[in-house]
Amino acid sequence: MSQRDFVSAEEVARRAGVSRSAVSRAFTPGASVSEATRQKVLQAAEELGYQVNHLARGLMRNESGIVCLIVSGVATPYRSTLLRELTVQLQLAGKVAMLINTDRSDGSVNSALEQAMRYRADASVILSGLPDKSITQLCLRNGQRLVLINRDEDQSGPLHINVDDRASAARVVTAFVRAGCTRLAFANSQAGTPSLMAREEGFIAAARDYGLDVVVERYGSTGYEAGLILAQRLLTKRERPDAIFCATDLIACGLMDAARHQFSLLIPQQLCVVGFDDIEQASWFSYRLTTFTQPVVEIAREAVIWLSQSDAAEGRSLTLKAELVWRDSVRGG
Amino acid sequence: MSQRDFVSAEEVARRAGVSRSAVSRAFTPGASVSEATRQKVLQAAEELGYQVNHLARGLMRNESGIVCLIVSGVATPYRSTLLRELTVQLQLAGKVAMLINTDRSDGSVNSALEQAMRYRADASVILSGLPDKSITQLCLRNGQRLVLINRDEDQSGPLHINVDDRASAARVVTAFVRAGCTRLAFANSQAGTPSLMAREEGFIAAARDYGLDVVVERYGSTGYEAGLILAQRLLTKRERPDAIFCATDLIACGLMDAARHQFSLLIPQQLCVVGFDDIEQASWFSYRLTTFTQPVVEIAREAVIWLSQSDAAEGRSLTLKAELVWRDSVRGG
DNA sequence: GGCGGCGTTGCACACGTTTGCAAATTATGA
DNA sequence: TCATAATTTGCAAACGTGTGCAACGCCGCC
Repeated sequence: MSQRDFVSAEEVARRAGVSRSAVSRAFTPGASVSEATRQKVLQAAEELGYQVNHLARGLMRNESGIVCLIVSGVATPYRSTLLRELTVQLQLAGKVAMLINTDRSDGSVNSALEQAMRYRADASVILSGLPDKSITQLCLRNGQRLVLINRDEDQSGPLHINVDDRASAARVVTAFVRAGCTRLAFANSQAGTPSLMAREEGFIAAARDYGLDVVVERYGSTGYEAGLILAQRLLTKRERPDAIFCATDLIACGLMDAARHQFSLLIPQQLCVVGFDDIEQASWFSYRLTTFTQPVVEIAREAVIWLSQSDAAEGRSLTLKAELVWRDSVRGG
Repeated sequence: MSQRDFVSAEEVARRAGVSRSAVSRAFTPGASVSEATRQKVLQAAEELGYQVNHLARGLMRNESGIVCLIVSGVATPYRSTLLRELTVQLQLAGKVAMLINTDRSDGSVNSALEQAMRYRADASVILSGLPDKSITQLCLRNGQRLVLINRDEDQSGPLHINVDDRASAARVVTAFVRAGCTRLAFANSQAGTPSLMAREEGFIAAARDYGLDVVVERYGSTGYEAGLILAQRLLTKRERPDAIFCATDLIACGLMDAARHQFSLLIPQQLCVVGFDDIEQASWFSYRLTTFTQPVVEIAREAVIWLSQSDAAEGRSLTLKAELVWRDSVRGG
């Protein structure tokens, strides 16, 4: 029978011949305890297999060391790399990550935040969806830090981390123009995420500066299958585009595959393609996609730094630069 | 200043005009409380934004509701889908997932388990590495349930979930033989994981039954780049293989890309390839890889069922079947 | 020797829950 | 209407830890 019988500080104290407070202090960095007793305690703890109960510690200190990561599309290349980077940085900072998956329903980001509050998470990082303003306020009022990555900006209080989508989109236009393309298109998903829309709008605006129109097509999610469908729609138009900016690398992969295998087009000779995110597959030989690399490590670093500083940090907005990485899906370069 | 001032059951009780116990019972399913007071409490809680403190609850109940997922290669397609499925199932079972990344050092699975114990996790699921026997014993002694997925079998006590690698490998041999292939090869990584080795050994053994030899090459990790190198090594041999079983879909993708773009080989006409895992990319038009789909939802389901049953379950071993999915990288089929 | 200062130590309370137990309230039955 | 059973309620004791406060021992210094 697994009676869940953990050894407590009490028992360690008995074995080491000291008081329970001494045990607590031995495990608290910077506490007032002599080196001699500290060693006695540590040895007794080792022998008994004692581990500080972080539930009780969190209860007392009013700080659990837990950070909630609220994310959908966990199995997606970009999201999973961001997830990896965040967990690494968190562990380096002595925090521990609680993962909440919001794939199922869409209102679930609210219940996810409530779950985070129940475990008295010190902070939450939101990689998907958008919480109600009321919930956000509740979190902030309770002293929960909030980080929103690539989300809407209308909330004040949390830290917003974004990427300069508009500027990036403008660079794509000049690249396409320099390659001699004239019939521009944008392949977007229907998700309508702020960053996706910013890429679309920035692309259209920059094209207008060159006197060029943009054909926009939107379909489905941000995945590979959406790319297949979008290719179908864009490449059967009377005026077939010769340059397509895809809102996402996954869309770009699907679109390239359809362009080659169903429309027998050569890339980049007959069609230039640019994506966004620089997922691992973008560098594979079958794609060699020109795209923008998301600054995932900087994002993670900034997030962790902000949420682990002790004084109350005011909510601010941070925009990082996405680096353009040239490969073979655009002529010239 | 964010004073972390959460509202407690005390305040809810005052507002609802009941005792603290009543509040507690109102949030405990099956507790003895009248519907009238329950409603009063729930309304007061709603108005104040009260959330049960799971740290304190876990402390009392001696069961935190936390399950630790100890995993490396989080950003990898197969691992991230397994991760997604596990979090979904856990949330459905009312548990919450704590994610511990062991990408960095290799002894870190031990410290990961210690971290899990500090938070009094009800159970840990290990997707990577292998803990010391002493640590495992410590966990079990403390009543922590342990699930090992695709890991070694030498530990008794935990639940082991595996896939029938040997049987699957045998099916690959018959598929290759049926396609008329005679020069078989196995492309493995140097990781030496039990499941990878089982595939290799099963493949060799089954080939021997047909009187065929197998050329084995091992290199690096289980990723795409390893596939590139392995192709280099295998396809430059005097007797070039005409059928390669790759330990992993990622390896297969790399190998296919190298075979096509560097060696100008046609797949499956000149080279048959089979992978393992059925990652999303395996179904992309550029690969259309014949492979085995890991039963991720069953794995996750079995894991969660086992670790959430209340009576002490004896450690057992479970082997699930990997389904063969035919695509276009093998002739015939 | 007395005294102030400093580094350690233990006592006891607090944190926010759950839950056994007994008291109190309500329902049931003759 | 009263006795008794059934349900609901509050009190208080836990759970395992951190930490303020006072006590203690030790050292050096006037």
